[in-house]
Amino acid sequence: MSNLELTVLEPEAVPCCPPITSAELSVEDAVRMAAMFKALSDPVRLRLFSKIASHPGGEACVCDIQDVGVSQPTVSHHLKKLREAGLLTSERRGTWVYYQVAPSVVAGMSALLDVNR
Amino acid sequence: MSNLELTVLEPEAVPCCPPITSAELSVEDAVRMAAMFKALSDPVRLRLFSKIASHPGGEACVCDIQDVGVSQPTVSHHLKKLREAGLLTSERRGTWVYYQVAPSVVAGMSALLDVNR
DNA sequence: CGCTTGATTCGACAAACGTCGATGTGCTGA
DNA sequence: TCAGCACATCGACGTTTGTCGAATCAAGCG
Repeated sequence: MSNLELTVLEPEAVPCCPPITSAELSVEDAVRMAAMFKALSDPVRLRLFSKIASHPGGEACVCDIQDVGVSQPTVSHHLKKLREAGLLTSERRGTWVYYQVAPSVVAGMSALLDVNR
Repeated sequence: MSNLELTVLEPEAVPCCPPITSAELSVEDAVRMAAMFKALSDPVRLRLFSKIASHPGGEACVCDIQDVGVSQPTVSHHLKKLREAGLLTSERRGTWVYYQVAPSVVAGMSALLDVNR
Protein backbone atom coordinates (compact mmCIF):
# COMPACT_ATOMS: atom_id res chain seq x y z
CA MET A 1 0.00 0.00 0.00
CA SER A 2 1.21 3.37 -0.80
CA ASN A 3 2.01 4.96 2.47
CA LEU A 4 2.63 8.41 1.23
CA GLU A 5 1.00 10.05 4.14
CA LEU A 6 2.78 13.29 4.42
CA THR A 7 5.04 12.87 7.33
CA VAL A 8 4.61 15.86 9.53
CA LEU A 9 5.02 14.31 12.87
CA GLU A 10 7.34 16.70 14.52
CA PRO A 11 7.41 16.01 18.24
CA GLU A 12 5.76 19.27 18.94
CA ALA A 13 3.95 18.06 21.98
CA VAL A 14 6.60 20.10 23.72
CA PRO A 15 4.98 23.53 23.81
CA CYS A 16 7.83 25.78 22.84
CA CYS A 17 8.72 28.70 24.96
CA PRO A 18 7.14 30.77 27.69
CA PRO A 19 5.64 34.19 26.84
CA ILE A 20 8.12 36.39 25.06
CA THR A 21 7.95 38.99 27.79
CA SER A 22 9.19 36.58 30.42
CA ALA A 23 12.42 35.33 28.91
CA GLU A 24 14.72 35.80 25.94
CA LEU A 25 14.43 33.21 23.20
CA SER A 26 17.36 30.92 22.57
CA VAL A 27 18.83 30.91 19.09
CA GLU A 28 17.36 27.49 18.38
CA ASP A 29 13.89 28.45 19.56
CA ALA A 30 14.07 31.66 17.58
CA VAL A 31 14.80 29.66 14.44
CA ARG A 32 11.93 27.27 15.12
CA MET A 33 9.39 29.94 15.93
CA ALA A 34 10.47 32.24 13.11
CA ALA A 35 9.76 29.42 10.66
CA MET A 36 6.23 29.17 12.00
CA PHE A 37 5.64 32.89 11.77
CA LYS A 38 7.05 32.83 8.27
CA ALA A 39 4.38 30.34 7.31
CA LEU A 40 1.76 32.95 8.18
CA SER A 41 3.67 35.86 6.68
CA ASP A 42 2.06 35.67 3.25
CA PRO A 43 -1.48 37.02 2.74
CA VAL A 44 -2.53 34.10 0.57
CA ARG A 45 -1.21 31.56 3.06
CA LEU A 46 -2.83 33.36 5.95
CA ARG A 47 -6.15 33.34 4.14
CA LEU A 48 -5.85 29.64 3.37
CA PHE A 49 -5.02 28.98 6.99
CA SER A 50 -7.93 31.14 8.07
CA LYS A 51 -10.32 29.31 5.81
CA ILE A 52 -9.29 25.96 7.22
CA ALA A 53 -9.24 27.08 10.85
CA SER A 54 -12.68 28.62 10.60
CA HIS A 55 -14.18 25.60 8.87
CA PRO A 56 -16.30 23.29 11.02
CA GLY A 57 -14.04 20.78 12.72
CA GLY A 58 -10.98 22.82 11.86
CA GLU A 59 -10.50 20.98 8.63
CA ALA A 60 -11.28 21.59 4.97
CA CYS A 61 -10.90 20.00 1.59
CA VAL A 62 -8.59 21.79 -0.81
CA CYS A 63 -11.52 22.15 -3.15
CA ASP A 64 -13.32 24.22 -0.53
CA ILE A 65 -10.60 26.83 -0.13
CA GLN A 66 -9.01 27.28 -3.54
CA ASP A 67 -10.72 30.55 -4.21
CA VAL A 68 -7.97 32.89 -3.07
CA GLY A 69 -7.04 34.51 -6.37
CA VAL A 70 -4.02 32.43 -7.34
CA SER A 71 -3.59 29.35 -9.49
CA GLN A 72 -4.16 25.83 -8.23
CA PRO A 73 -0.45 24.92 -8.19
CA THR A 74 0.22 27.99 -6.13
CA VAL A 75 -2.44 27.00 -3.61
CA SER A 76 -0.84 23.58 -3.38
CA HIS A 77 2.56 25.16 -2.89
CA HIS A 78 1.32 27.32 -0.04
CA LEU A 79 -0.45 24.47 1.68
CA LYS A 80 2.79 22.52 1.54
CA LYS A 81 4.59 25.39 3.24
CA LEU A 82 2.02 25.51 6.01
CA ARG A 83 2.29 21.76 6.44
CA GLU A 84 6.08 21.83 6.54
CA ALA A 85 5.92 24.49 9.23
CA GLY A 86 3.78 22.17 11.31
CA LEU A 87 0.70 24.37 11.28
CA LEU A 88 -1.36 21.99 9.18
CA THR A 89 -1.68 18.27 8.70
CA SER A 90 -3.18 16.62 5.64
CA GLU A 91 -4.97 13.44 4.88
CA ARG A 92 -6.28 11.94 1.67
CA ARG A 93 -9.80 10.57 1.81
CA GLY A 94 -10.76 9.13 -1.53
CA THR A 95 -10.64 11.75 -4.19
CA TRP A 96 -10.09 14.65 -1.89
CA VAL A 97 -7.31 15.80 0.38
CA TYR A 98 -8.28 17.37 3.69
CA TYR A 99 -6.15 19.77 5.65
CA GLN A 100 -6.47 20.19 9.41
CA VAL A 101 -5.01 22.77 11.73
CA ALA A 102 -2.55 21.59 14.37
CA PRO A 103 -4.09 23.23 17.43
CA SER A 104 -1.19 22.71 19.81
CA VAL A 105 1.28 24.34 17.46
CA VAL A 106 -0.93 27.34 16.89
CA ALA A 107 -1.60 27.59 20.60
CA GLY A 108 2.14 27.65 21.18
CA MET A 109 2.52 30.62 18.86
CA SER A 110 -0.32 32.40 20.60
CA ALA A 111 1.18 31.73 24.01
CA LEU A 112 4.53 33.08 22.94
CA LEU A 113 2.92 36.39 22.04
CA ASP A 114 0.77 36.57 25.15
CA VAL A 115 1.82 39.86 26.72
CA ASN A 116 -1.06 40.10 29.16
CA ARG A 117 0.47 38.19 32.02
CA MET B 1 4.85 68.48 30.79
CA SER B 2 3.53 65.13 31.69
CA ASN B 3 5.47 61.98 31.46
CA LEU B 4 6.47 60.46 28.19
CA GLU B 5 3.86 58.13 26.94
CA LEU B 6 5.09 55.80 24.29
CA THR B 7 3.95 57.33 21.08
CA VAL B 8 1.84 54.69 19.45
CA LEU B 9 1.10 56.39 16.24
CA GLU B 10 -0.64 53.67 14.32
CA PRO B 11 -4.42 53.71 14.69
CA GLU B 12 -4.28 50.17 16.00
CA ALA B 13 -6.62 50.83 18.83
CA VAL B 14 -8.93 48.77 16.68
CA PRO B 15 -8.01 45.26 17.76
CA CYS B 16 -7.92 43.44 14.50
CA CYS B 17 -9.88 40.34 14.07
CA PRO B 18 -11.51 37.72 16.28
CA PRO B 19 -9.78 34.36 16.80
CA ILE B 20 -8.95 32.71 13.52
CA THR B 21 -11.10 29.72 14.37
CA SER B 22 -14.23 31.82 14.61
CA ALA B 23 -14.30 33.58 11.27
CA GLU B 24 -12.52 33.81 7.97
CA LEU B 25 -10.16 36.74 7.54
CA SER B 26 -11.01 39.37 4.98
CA VAL B 27 -8.46 40.04 2.28
CA GLU B 28 -7.56 43.37 3.86
CA ASP B 29 -7.12 41.92 7.32
CA ALA B 30 -5.06 39.08 5.90
CA VAL B 31 -2.72 41.59 4.31
CA ARG B 32 -2.42 43.55 7.54
CA MET B 33 -1.84 40.56 9.77
CA ALA B 34 0.51 38.83 7.33
CA ALA B 35 2.73 41.91 7.43
CA MET B 36 2.93 41.60 11.21
CA PHE B 37 3.76 37.92 11.10
CA LYS B 38 6.35 38.65 8.45
CA ALA B 39 8.07 40.98 10.88
CA LEU B 40 8.62 38.03 13.20
CA SER B 41 9.48 35.59 10.44
CA ASP B 42 13.23 36.10 10.59
CA PRO B 43 15.27 34.50 13.39
CA VAL B 44 17.39 37.59 13.93
CA ARG B 45 14.34 39.84 14.10
CA LEU B 46 12.55 37.48 16.44
CA ARG B 47 15.55 37.44 18.73
CA LEU B 48 15.76 41.23 18.72
CA PHE B 49 12.08 41.42 19.49
CA SER B 50 12.49 38.84 22.24
CA LYS B 51 15.36 40.76 23.79
CA ILE B 52 13.32 43.94 23.91
CA ALA B 53 10.12 42.29 25.13
CA SER B 54 11.92 40.48 27.93
CA HIS B 55 13.81 43.56 29.05
CA PRO B 56 12.51 45.32 32.17
CA GLY B 57 9.79 47.73 31.16
CA GLY B 58 9.52 46.17 27.74
CA GLU B 59 12.09 48.49 26.30
CA ALA B 60 15.77 48.38 25.48
CA CYS B 61 18.53 50.50 24.03
CA VAL B 62 19.93 49.33 20.71
CA CYS B 63 23.29 49.06 22.38
CA ASP B 64 21.87 46.45 24.75
CA ILE B 65 20.61 44.08 22.08
CA GLN B 66 22.94 44.26 19.13
CA ASP B 67 24.71 41.05 20.00
CA VAL B 68 22.80 38.80 17.63
CA GLY B 69 25.57 37.78 15.25
CA VAL B 70 25.03 40.27 12.45
CA SER B 71 26.51 43.66 11.71
CA GLN B 72 25.22 46.78 13.33
CA PRO B 73 23.62 48.17 10.14
CA THR B 74 21.76 44.91 9.79
CA VAL B 75 20.45 45.21 13.32
CA SER B 76 19.23 48.69 12.51
CA HIS B 77 17.60 47.40 9.36
CA HIS B 78 15.71 44.72 11.25
CA LEU B 79 14.58 47.11 13.97
CA LYS B 80 13.21 49.36 11.27
CA LYS B 81 11.22 46.48 9.83
CA LEU B 82 9.75 45.69 13.24
CA ARG B 83 8.89 49.34 13.75
CA GLU B 84 7.28 49.65 10.33
CA ALA B 85 5.15 46.62 11.11
CA GLY B 86 3.91 48.38 14.22
CA LEU B 87 5.40 45.90 16.67
CA LEU B 88 7.92 48.33 18.09
CA THR B 89 8.15 52.03 18.73
CA SER B 90 11.37 53.94 19.12
CA GLU B 91 12.48 57.02 20.92
CA ARG B 92 15.78 58.84 21.13
CA ARG B 93 16.93 59.83 24.60
CA GLY B 94 20.22 61.66 24.38
CA THR B 95 22.87 59.48 22.89
CA TRP B 96 20.86 56.30 22.76
CA VAL B 97 17.75 55.13 20.95
CA TYR B 98 15.30 53.01 22.89
CA TYR B 99 12.88 50.56 21.37
CA GLN B 100 9.65 49.56 23.08
CA VAL B 101 7.18 46.80 22.28
CA ALA B 102 3.66 47.83 21.26
CA PRO B 103 1.67 45.60 23.61
CA SER B 104 -1.72 46.05 21.99
CA VAL B 105 -0.43 45.04 18.59
CA VAL B 106 1.28 41.94 19.90
CA ALA B 107 -1.80 41.09 21.93
CA GLY B 108 -3.85 41.30 18.74
CA MET B 109 -1.60 38.77 17.05
CA SER B 110 -1.84 36.48 20.04
CA ALA B 111 -5.62 36.78 20.12
CA LEU B 112 -5.89 35.94 16.45
CA LEU B 113 -4.11 32.65 17.06
CA ASP B 114 -6.02 31.80 20.19
CA VAL B 115 -7.55 28.44 19.35
CA ASN B 116 -8.59 27.54 22.88
CA ARG B 117 -11.98 29.16 22.87
C1' DC C 1 35.42 73.42 16.70
C1' DG C 2 37.17 68.66 15.95
C1' DC C 3 36.82 63.92 17.85
C1' DT C 4 34.43 59.79 19.48
C1' DT C 5 30.62 56.88 19.98
C1' DG C 6 25.88 55.43 18.66
C1' DA C 7 22.67 54.68 15.08
C1' DT C 8 20.59 55.11 10.36
C1' DT C 9 20.87 55.23 5.31
C1' DC C 10 22.86 53.86 0.88
C1' DG C 11 24.33 50.71 -2.81
C1' DA C 12 25.29 46.27 -4.12
C1' DC C 13 24.65 41.35 -4.46
C1' DA C 14 23.45 36.43 -3.65
C1' DA C 15 19.77 33.70 -1.92
C1' DA C 16 15.04 32.89 -1.08
C1' DC C 17 10.28 33.60 -2.41
C1' DG C 18 5.70 33.75 -4.97
C1' DT C 19 3.82 32.87 -9.13
C1' DC C 20 2.72 30.56 -13.35
C1' DG C 21 1.91 26.83 -17.13
C1' DA C 22 2.99 22.25 -18.11
C1' DT C 23 3.25 17.84 -16.50
C1' DG C 24 2.76 13.93 -13.25
C1' DT C 25 0.11 11.06 -9.83
C1' DG C 26 -3.76 9.05 -7.51
C1' DC C 27 -8.58 7.98 -7.29
C1' DT C 28 -13.34 7.08 -9.23
C1' DG C 29 -16.91 5.86 -12.18
C1' DA C 30 -18.48 4.54 -16.75
C1' DT D 1 -9.55 0.05 -19.37
C1' DC D 2 -9.94 4.51 -20.05
C1' DA D 3 -11.60 9.31 -19.38
C1' DG D 4 -11.84 12.76 -16.09
C1' DC D 5 -11.35 15.05 -11.79
C1' DA D 6 -8.39 16.40 -7.64
C1' DC D 7 -4.16 17.54 -6.21
C1' DA D 8 1.05 17.60 -6.30
C1' DT D 9 5.48 18.37 -8.54
C1' DC D 10 8.57 20.52 -11.93
C1' DG D 11 11.01 24.21 -14.26
C1' DA D 12 11.27 28.85 -15.12
C1' DC D 13 10.65 33.73 -14.23
C1' DG D 14 10.76 38.31 -11.96
C1' DT D 15 10.64 40.22 -7.28
C1' DT D 16 11.74 40.53 -2.55
C1' DT D 17 14.80 39.73 1.27
C1' DG D 18 18.95 39.57 4.34
C1' DT D 19 23.43 40.85 4.50
C1' DC D 20 27.54 43.60 4.19
C1' DG D 21 30.87 47.77 3.91
C1' DA D 22 30.94 52.54 3.20
C1' DA D 23 29.00 56.78 3.94
C1' DT D 24 26.08 59.75 6.64
C1' DC D 25 23.63 61.76 10.52
C1' DA D 26 23.24 62.86 15.70
C1' DA D 27 24.70 63.69 20.26
C1' DG D 28 28.05 64.43 23.71
C1' DC D 29 32.82 65.91 25.21
C1' DG D 30 37.38 67.97 25.52
